[in-house]
Amino acid sequence: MLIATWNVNSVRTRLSQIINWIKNVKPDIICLQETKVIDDYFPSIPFEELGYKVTTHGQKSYNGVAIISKFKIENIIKGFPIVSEDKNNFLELNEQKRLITTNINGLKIINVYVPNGSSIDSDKFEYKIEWLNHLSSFLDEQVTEDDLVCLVGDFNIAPFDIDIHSPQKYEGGIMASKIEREALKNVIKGRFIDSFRIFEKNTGHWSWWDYRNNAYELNKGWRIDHIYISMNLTSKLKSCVIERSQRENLQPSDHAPVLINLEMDEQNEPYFDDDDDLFEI
DNA sequence: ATGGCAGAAGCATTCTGA
Repeated sequence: MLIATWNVNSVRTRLSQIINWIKNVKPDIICLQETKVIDDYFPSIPFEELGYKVTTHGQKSYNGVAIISKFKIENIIKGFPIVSEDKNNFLELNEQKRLITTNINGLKIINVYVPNGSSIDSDKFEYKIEWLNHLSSFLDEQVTEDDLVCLVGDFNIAPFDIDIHSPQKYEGGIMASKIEREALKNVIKGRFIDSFRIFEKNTGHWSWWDYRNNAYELNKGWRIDHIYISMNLTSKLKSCVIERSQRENLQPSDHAPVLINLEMDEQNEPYFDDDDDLFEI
């Protein structure tokens, strides 16, 4: 079972690249970030024509996440569920569309687009940390020990110095600060493992290259897109690769897709049903 | 210290991203 995450930086601008990649790789589940489009305008038809189901949680111009799946998408939760004693916080954290949680083929698939945070002395940085802390609480509530979980997306954090091309240059800065890494660690909290690091221990592997300063050509990248899996899935994990060839497309996204292969014991046939359970906020 | 590049909105230029 192939599961992918890709920050596409506008699903409409990148549509033909995404469709071509899906035709070649044939992932079972694709989690997209930065779709930059409201749900009514999401281009679902090209995906449906390839036999996929689509669920979206988008907004105008910014952010936006979507899950594309060969299998039935169940128990869809868009954003953070309401916590009554924390209503203001809830409203603020759900204004930006950055989270979809679903059950697909026996797996809990959680697709996140973590805020960038701008710079560590900004209000946006506080929002980023608050968002991550809320994600951690959300996982405490939603995930049990027996759940088979994939937490995927653009985390806008390089977990370790080996995930940055010039760690000394960016030390303590945005996407590399101790505060962000601790907040991420609190999300992971020993319950998940970074798929990529099971297979690759060395530096030099990036998922994002800045559009500016010829960063891709100079291979000055960061590894900020991650697929975390619950411990109970590790024996099923066969591979994790960054599909960096997609960064060489004409007018590419600044991110490359990340892809894992999970060998599931009893894989269901792709199955569609319009009667999905939907808990929409 | 600033801007580089790209996308959306919308029509000149600003906002945001990372």
